[in-house]
Amino acid sequence: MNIGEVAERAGLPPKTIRYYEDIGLIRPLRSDNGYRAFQKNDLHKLAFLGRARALGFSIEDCRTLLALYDDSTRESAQVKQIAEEHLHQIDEKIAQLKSMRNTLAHLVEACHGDHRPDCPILKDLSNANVD
Amino acid sequence: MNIGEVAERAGLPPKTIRYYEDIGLIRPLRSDNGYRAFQKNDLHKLAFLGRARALGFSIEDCRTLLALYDDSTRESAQVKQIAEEHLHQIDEKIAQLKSMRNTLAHLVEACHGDHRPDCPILKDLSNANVD
DNA sequence: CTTGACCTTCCACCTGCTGGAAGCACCATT
DNA sequence: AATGGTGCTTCCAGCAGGTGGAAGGTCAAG
Repeated sequence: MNIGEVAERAGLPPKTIRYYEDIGLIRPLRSDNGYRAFQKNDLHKLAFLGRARALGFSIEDCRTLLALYDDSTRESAQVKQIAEEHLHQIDEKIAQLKSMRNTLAHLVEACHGDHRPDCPILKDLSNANVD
Repeated sequence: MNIGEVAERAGLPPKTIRYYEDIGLIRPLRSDNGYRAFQKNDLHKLAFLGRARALGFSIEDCRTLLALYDDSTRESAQVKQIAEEHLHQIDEKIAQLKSMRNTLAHLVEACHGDHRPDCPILKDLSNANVD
């Protein structure tokens, strides 16, 4: 398989696939013409990467997960730990965004949003304790 | 005021302040010795930027907000629109993270996390429709 | 035999900073 | 006046995780 077909099937842009090779996540063979010659295994790994990235795992997490995926003697505890840590990070991120959202929603509500210059949003933003 | 004091009072690292000058968000005067000479107004703008960034506004949004902040003839509707769009983006981000969280939480729950290699997390990640 | 789609590499750019090196400026001691 | 320590300056590089584009080789169809 050439990169175009693999990209199509894995649902990743060719550029991203080349990048993943660059950083050593995959190591596709090469044909005589210099084209990357992807095997089924590469395709599976790329799809795996696509799913893991869609779940927000970092590239380094993906690297580890892929190594575990390849290792038939792995312990599921290792995988679970990575996933749990990531879950925790997602929770933190959600909490942070919710807090932003709250503040911002109040400000938006308080702003009439008309032709007048008076604006509680700007007022709040400039009201930092700085003097 | 020198950059150190301003950094302290605005709650931003000196590096960040130099960067903000670099990209044209602020234009502090210079003393004869070449040091940046911050006025009260610069300090207020930096604090404003700090608050806006903490609410997740992009640098480009901040640029626009700062221009509106400076413009006494602004219409609050302009500010409100930016804030509403940003709010919307936050909501989307939260929804996306919640969806990730859901999927991941199910997977983590399903994984025994012991010394055996059998792992529903890896299984799910590799189960993309690819053939 | 040419056209167009596909592939290759390489380099730059994106966001929003952050770290570090090399070199002045300033202030307080000695 | 010299010295030492801190603070300031600029510039260059790098982080994540790609994306865009240029310059050029390859392949299959007409």
